[in-house]
Amino acid sequence: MEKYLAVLKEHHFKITPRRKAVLELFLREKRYLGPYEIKQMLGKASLEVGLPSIYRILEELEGSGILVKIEHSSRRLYYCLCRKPYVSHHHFICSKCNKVEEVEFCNFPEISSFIEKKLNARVQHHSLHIEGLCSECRWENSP
Amino acid sequence: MEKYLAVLKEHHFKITPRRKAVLELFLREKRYLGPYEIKQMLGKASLEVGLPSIYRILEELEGSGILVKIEHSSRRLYYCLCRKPYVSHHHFICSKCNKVEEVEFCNFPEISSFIEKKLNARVQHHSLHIEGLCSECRWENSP
DNA sequence: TTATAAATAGAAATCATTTCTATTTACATT
DNA sequence: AATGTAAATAGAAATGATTTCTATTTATAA
Repeated sequence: MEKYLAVLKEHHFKITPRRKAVLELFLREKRYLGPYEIKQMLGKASLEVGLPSIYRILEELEGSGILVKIEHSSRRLYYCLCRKPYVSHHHFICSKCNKVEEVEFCNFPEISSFIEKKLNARVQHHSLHIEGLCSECRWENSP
Repeated sequence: MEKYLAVLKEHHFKITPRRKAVLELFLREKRYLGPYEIKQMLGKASLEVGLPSIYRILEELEGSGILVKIEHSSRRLYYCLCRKPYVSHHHFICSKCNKVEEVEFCNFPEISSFIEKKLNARVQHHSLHIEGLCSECRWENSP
């Protein structure tokens, strides 16, 4: 927690109860969360936070490298905690329980140099979405 | 064109002027297109098509493997023609001119087996978004 | 303690996308 | 070529996630 608060300070954000509460939520939950879901969870803990605030806080936390935005097929916004910032890696998403796990492996340079040679292009960004069933869910029967 | 019409027939879709017009548009343009943009382009060619129809046609063409949905950071819907269906590959998107090019290379099995071993998970889907400047745009000065 | 820039709530707006329904059309079968 | 029918379509309206706006409150540096 302290680590993430320090990151926020570095980015000149004030440490407010809402930001802390959102951070705590992500530290507790291993799965990705959406704005409205977050509002409800905070509400249960008696902290009313307006949706616009939540959207803004999520953006700020993402901009600080603390959260990662999930490109979900439903096209709604989701975020998850990034436990290894500054290290090139990807995230594996369980399509059943929404758990997100770090994948400390990235073979992107290979495909990147292929593109630069073959298409004579300049690669700037990439994002990989990997989905499946996590170690727990893969053995469960369908709902 | 005939090739794509045959695919539509296989999927039991009727060959209508709207579907043909949308297909023609994508055959002519090498870049990704959005629903409203498509409506305007068809309108200029004196074919008025309702937006709901365009959304539906795009979905149908995607479902038939003719178009590919682009996961754009703006979170709006975009589609581009997939010139190599049935072959595992990716698409490179030029962030300046929106051109989409096929990348006949996929090293996903490597990262996939890494995940299956390390996380003991079952990988189901993946999608890779690769963005940069194409061979033409990389030499141009910023707008 | 105070000043002030940042953070927030809540209402309202935005706008891409979807739904609904009446009408039209492609095309298989005569 | 004519016809019947399911599929396709337009247009209006609804939806709903996300964003904007503004007045108020708050964290924190001085």
